[in-house]
Amino acid sequence: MTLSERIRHDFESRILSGTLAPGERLPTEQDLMELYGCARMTVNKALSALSAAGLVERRRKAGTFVARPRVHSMAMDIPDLGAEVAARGQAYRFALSRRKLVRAADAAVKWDVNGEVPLLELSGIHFADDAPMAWEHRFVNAAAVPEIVEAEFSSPGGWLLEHVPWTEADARITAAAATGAEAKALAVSAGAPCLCIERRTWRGTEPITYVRQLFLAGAYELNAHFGPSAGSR
Amino acid sequence: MTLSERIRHDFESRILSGTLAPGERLPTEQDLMELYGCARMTVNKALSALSAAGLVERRRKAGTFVARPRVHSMAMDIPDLGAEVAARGQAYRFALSRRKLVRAADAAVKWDVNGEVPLLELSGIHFADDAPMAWEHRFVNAAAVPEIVEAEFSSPGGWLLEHVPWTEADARITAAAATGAEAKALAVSAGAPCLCIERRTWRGTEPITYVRQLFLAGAYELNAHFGPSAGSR
DNA sequence: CTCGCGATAATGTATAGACAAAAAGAAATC
DNA sequence: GATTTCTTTTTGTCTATACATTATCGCGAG
Repeated sequence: MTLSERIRHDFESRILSGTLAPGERLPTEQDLMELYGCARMTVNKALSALSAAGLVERRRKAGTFVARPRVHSMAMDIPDLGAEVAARGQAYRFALSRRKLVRAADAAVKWDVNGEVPLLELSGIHFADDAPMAWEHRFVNAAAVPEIVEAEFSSPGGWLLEHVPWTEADARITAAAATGAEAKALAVSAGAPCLCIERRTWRGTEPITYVRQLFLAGAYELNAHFGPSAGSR
Repeated sequence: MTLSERIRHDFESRILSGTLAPGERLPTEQDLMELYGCARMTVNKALSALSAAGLVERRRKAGTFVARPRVHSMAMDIPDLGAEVAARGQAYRFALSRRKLVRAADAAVKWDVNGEVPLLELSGIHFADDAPMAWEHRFVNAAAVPEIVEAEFSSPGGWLLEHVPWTEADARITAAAATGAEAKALAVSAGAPCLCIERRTWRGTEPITYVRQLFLAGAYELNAHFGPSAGSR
């Protein structure tokens, strides 16, 4: 591994692990060049790469700072439903119907976490202007994000977006008919078409959350854009 | 604009416009440093950035080459249904039901192309093991891709993937109930839940294709992965 | 003709230094 | 006290050079 790669990796892992919190300032290039005993260009290359990757933000004279978790830099927005509904001028509300700490082994979901890991199980309904638009069932790795167990939030997705940067995610998107319980919660008849999104996110290799969301057809659409992204410049 | 940015931009635009074709070799760093009258590090920075962005591939001793159109490097795969169905061990077939050259102004679809542009309108059904799985309605910019008008293909999506690299795409994903005509084509009852994908692609700023696909719930799922991609290294 | 091997041409990384640009913070002025 | 101006710190870019790395190409031996 080359030196600049090592410097980059050092800070990357500290940022991803949370040792360096969002907003925190990194040492100056001067300091790092003494610390690693190398030329400034070498340090600069490493930090510039981190900046291009969106992990840090650099400001002249001020310094280099760990970037705040980015919502929009990824190819597909991880939607913060609250913000989206508000952007359409509707009133948003999330009604929590379940909040319980469970062992991973007891969770009725296949998720690649160790059975002894504590999970916070959450479920509830998203409302736009008091009309139900989505049903959500979520598990959060309470070992990785202990704060959430006591946290107050208006919606779990929004809270996570603000507090826990994710570095990796996958999504599975299907269409499904609402089953009895789901249909009842969403106040539609059984068999109504829904958009089903299952998503898992990680910070590094550490699982953060698994969520299954069921959107009423017509109430929501997913938009994705692929191409030269602003974050890659 | 800095010099290295300018060098990068020069080649980026030539690659995206197709002036530099995939596989073609770029000048060596030596040549470029004479051409632009600068140091090699400056050229190197520009080319390394292009390499990190996945636009070129660099090989020691061999040189720098325009990367081949990448199907899988983007965050979400633009699915080639034929390949996916085949991967599941099923027999794939596309039944073309319409193939007609129309003026953009006459197309019953809102798409941001000039009204006089000739479009090839295609529609048909995707079968897996002789069971219909999706209905597709597509327009292709015949001015940008004249070859397709005469082309033989087993599926329009597969043909485009192989022949026309796209640089930008967006997608709109919703759930919908199959309407009468659609339900009939897919051999299900009206109101059956479907996954609806509308997608547009561009090469540079030139529109390539617009497609609306309707998948039967259960017959198909969309998978996306977000994270440090192989192309960004 | 084939295989292996070395010369060579290309990229990859690093150095030390220089100047530019921006912006925060301090000082001077109104 | 508010505004302007100056200083200084920190990043941004570029230069010229050096050496490392490696895959390709051509040549020679078998």
